[in-house]
This record gives sequence, C-alpha cells and structure tokens, in this order.
Amino acid sequence: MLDLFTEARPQWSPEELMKELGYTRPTLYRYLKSLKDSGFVMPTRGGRFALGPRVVEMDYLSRRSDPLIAAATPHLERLSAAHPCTALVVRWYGEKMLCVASIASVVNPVSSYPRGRPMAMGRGAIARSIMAFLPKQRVMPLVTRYAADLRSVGVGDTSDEILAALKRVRRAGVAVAFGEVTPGAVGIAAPILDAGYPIASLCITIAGPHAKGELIDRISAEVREAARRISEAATDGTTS
Amino acid sequence: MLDLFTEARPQWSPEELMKELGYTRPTLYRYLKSLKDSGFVMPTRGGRFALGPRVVEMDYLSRRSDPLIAAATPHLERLSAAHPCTALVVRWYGEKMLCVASIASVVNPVSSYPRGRPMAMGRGAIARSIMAFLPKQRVMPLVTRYAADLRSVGVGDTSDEILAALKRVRRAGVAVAFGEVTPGAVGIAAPILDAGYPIASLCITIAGPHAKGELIDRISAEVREAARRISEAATDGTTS
DNA sequence: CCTAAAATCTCTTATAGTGAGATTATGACG
DNA sequence: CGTCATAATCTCACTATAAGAGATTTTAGG
Repeated sequence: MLDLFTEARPQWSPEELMKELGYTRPTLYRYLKSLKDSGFVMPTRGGRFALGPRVVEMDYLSRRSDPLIAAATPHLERLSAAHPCTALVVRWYGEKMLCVASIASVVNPVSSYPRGRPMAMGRGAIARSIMAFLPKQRVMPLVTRYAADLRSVGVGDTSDEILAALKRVRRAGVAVAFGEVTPGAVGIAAPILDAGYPIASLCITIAGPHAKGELIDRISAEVREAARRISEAATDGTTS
Repeated sequence: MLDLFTEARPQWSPEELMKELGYTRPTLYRYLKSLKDSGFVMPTRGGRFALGPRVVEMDYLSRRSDPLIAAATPHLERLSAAHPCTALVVRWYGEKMLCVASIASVVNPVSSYPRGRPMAMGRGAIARSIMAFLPKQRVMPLVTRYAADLRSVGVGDTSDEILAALKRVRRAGVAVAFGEVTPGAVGIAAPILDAGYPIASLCITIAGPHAKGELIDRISAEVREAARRISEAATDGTTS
C-alpha cells in the first residue's frame, strides 16, 4: 500500500485505495488503521491519506546514524565552498541510487539534488563512477539493462566499448559527464569504496560555463581525493 | 521490528533481533528478507542491518508533496535572513511533534532542529502555541499528562493556572519561552491553523543575548503574521 | 435533529504463518 | 582448492490469523 504514495500521487482516499488494491471496505480500513496507528500514514484534508510522521522520523534516524554522511559532510562543505556548484553523495543500494546528502553553494543550482532523490543508473558521472568499480559479474547485468541509455549518451555502442569506457574511468578514478542528466551541467564523480566495493559516489555538479578544461582536471583531483578520504573514514568509523 | 532502530541503536544483527523479538531463526530471516526486499532495511558492515533506502525515498516523497512545507519555506527564508536565528516549522500529529522544515542563519545555532527531530510536548514555545489553540477536550489530557513539565518551567502549578496561561497565549497569538528547551535560547512560536485547528507551529529560536524586550515584540509580530499567511496558503493550496 | 456517508463489528470461511529439524550457501582460513 | 563454522534457507505438520458479506455504529454536514 505504501508504494502507492508517489510524487505524482501523494494522497489517496480510502475509496481510491480500495479500487486500486482490490480490497473490500473492512479489509482496507483495517490496513489503513494499522498504518495510521504505526504512523506510516496520516489523514489529510478532504478525507484522504498521505505518508505520515513515522517516515519523517525514520529518515532522521537513518541520516543521523549513517557513518557515510558523517564522514562526507565536511568534504561537501569544503568542495561547495571552493566552487560554485552542488556537492553531493549518492548511495548505491545494489538496484537503485539515491542522493543521501547535498550542499549547494549557488542559489539556483543548475541541478537540484535533495536527499532522497532517485538517480538514473544509465547516465551521468555518478552512475559511471559506481559501475566502473563493480565486479564483472555485477556490472554485466547493468550494462545489458542500460545499454540503450549508455549508447544514447555516447559511452559506447557495444558491451565491449562500454566496458572499455568503464575501464578508463576506473583507471582515472573519476567520471566526467557533460549534460547527460541536466543540459548545461557538468558532473564529476568518484566512487566511495568499502573494501574495494563501491557503496556510494561523491559528485560535484557545476554549470557548464564555469567548468572548462584545466578546471575540470583540478576539480577531478579534488573529488577523487575527497572520495578516497571518505572511503577511509566511513569504513574505519564503522569498524571501531 | 522497525521500531528497534533508534538513535541509540541504529544497527542490529540477526542474532540480536532474534533475541529482542523472540522469533526463531527461520521466522526472523523471513521478516528480514521481506524488509530488505521492500527496502526498509539494508545490510551494513559486520553482518548487521540498518534502516534502508525506502525510508530515505519515502521521506523525500513526503517532503516534496507537503503543502505546508511549500507554503512555509519562503517565510523561513525571510525570517532567518532577517535575524541571526533558526526558523522552523513543527508539525503536530495528535500525539507527537516533529520538525518538518528548518533554516538556520547562524553557523553554529544555539539550537539545532533538523527535519525529523522529535520535540517535547511539555515545554517550549512551540508546544504551548499548539496547546493554546486545541479544543478544551483535546488539551485537557495533554495538560494532565505534562503537568510536571509545565510546572517545572513555570507555566503554572494547577490546571487552572496552566489553562489561564494558555488563554493568554491564545489571546497574544504567540508563545515566548526563555531557555525552556535549550539554556540560553529564546523561542517564539505561533500556531499554523487549519479551520481554526492547530496542525503545526512556526518558530524562531534565537540566542538570548540577541533577543531583548522590544526585539522580542517585533519578532513575535513577524512570526504571528507569517504563521497566519502560512495557514492561509497551506489550506488554500490543498483545496484547489 | 436528520440523513448520508464513513468507519467498524460479527462471524463463517479461507488463508497464511511459526518453528523444529534438516539442508544449503557462504566466507574465512590454511 | 578443500575444509569447517556460521549464515541463511527449506520443508511441512501444526497453529494462528485474516478476508469479506452483511449488519451496525459513528461521524459530519445541512
């Protein structure tokens, strides 16, 4: 039932939920009461329901306890102060990627990445920086699944070409993408690793006019170094 | 099971969960798999589990679709720009209060209120601004339940005294609290109403040295007016 | 106060879950 | 690569809980 609450449709009436889920009235009300009592949904105006306070609370708990966020925040602050950009960390959950922390140093950033925003796997520097470090058997299914996207943004036309491109990213330790997600924006991302396995990516996204040749090299080096330090800190912190 | 993930204990191993919940291994693993598949929990280092991406995603959905946040954000920006403070909106969920939006204009605010942080009901300007506008039959149980807190912060020693103090808040349209939640901090809060019923509170919390007599009056007027406008905008928006 | 709609209750019938014990999968170590 | 200990899953008999039709109660609006 909770999956029905989306960006496109954040509120549902009991009648609508009954129809959509195929339950009778007593059953639907029993589920609704259960979700209400636990705080996952709450009534809103007009007799409808929306996601409730428990969701807000749980995200707070998640955010407060994530060692990755603790380790990354100083770097996000530093990078966003040094460049007119948005600095963000995106976690890789094995099947999806979500932004978990972001700081913007420009008022109306060319790209907006609040926490919780999903990211597309087939395009952009973030996705590529993660794919480049996945083991062969984990990356092959993703390459196959997102082949069309990868082709359309010019990564490569065949699996071999795509894997060669990923190998170059792996060697460089950083991925750079021009306008793949947001027209006019440059994305520069490096993976955050846990024992060599990518769990997240640190990215700077900056408006095209600000980012040229030598500056991209400089930012790339800063992002790669910051990602390396976050990798160390986030995994050390958990171990101790 | 999800209630076990707290600020004090954000990670649990399957063995610990088995003991705490009293389930056998197959049952515990079946629940764990179900929560993993739906994204509510995720594995972390050392074979333990923490709250997962679904939580982060759902909070994003909640935040994006909340008309109260859309209506309040410009006011939070304006108020925090005008004073060296933290401006925040706290939602009242009938049994608990959570901060849902906050903007700080000082680097190390005397009080920190990120989204999702729970608030105490028995003390502070926010709680009082909400209680003052609740119908008699809703506020009486709260007055009884939090009598000790209300006494300890000087609101009143008896129910009658407490109700009289709440009546004054209601007449003023704003509650002011000195150091009740955070020593040295002044809180100034006004309720956000939906058809006369309080659903949230707009608050400014500011360091004591910055907040004296005439300035408190001025800020009070600004907060009251902003809360009134948010009340209008948030309920109009939902209706249309 | 009345009425329509929202919400809950009762109880028969249907469906799903728990856990003991067995088995398989995985990871660490030599 | 093989071994071993632990993590994780499977099977199935027994137990527990849920769904929904129809009735009833509660709530909200006029």
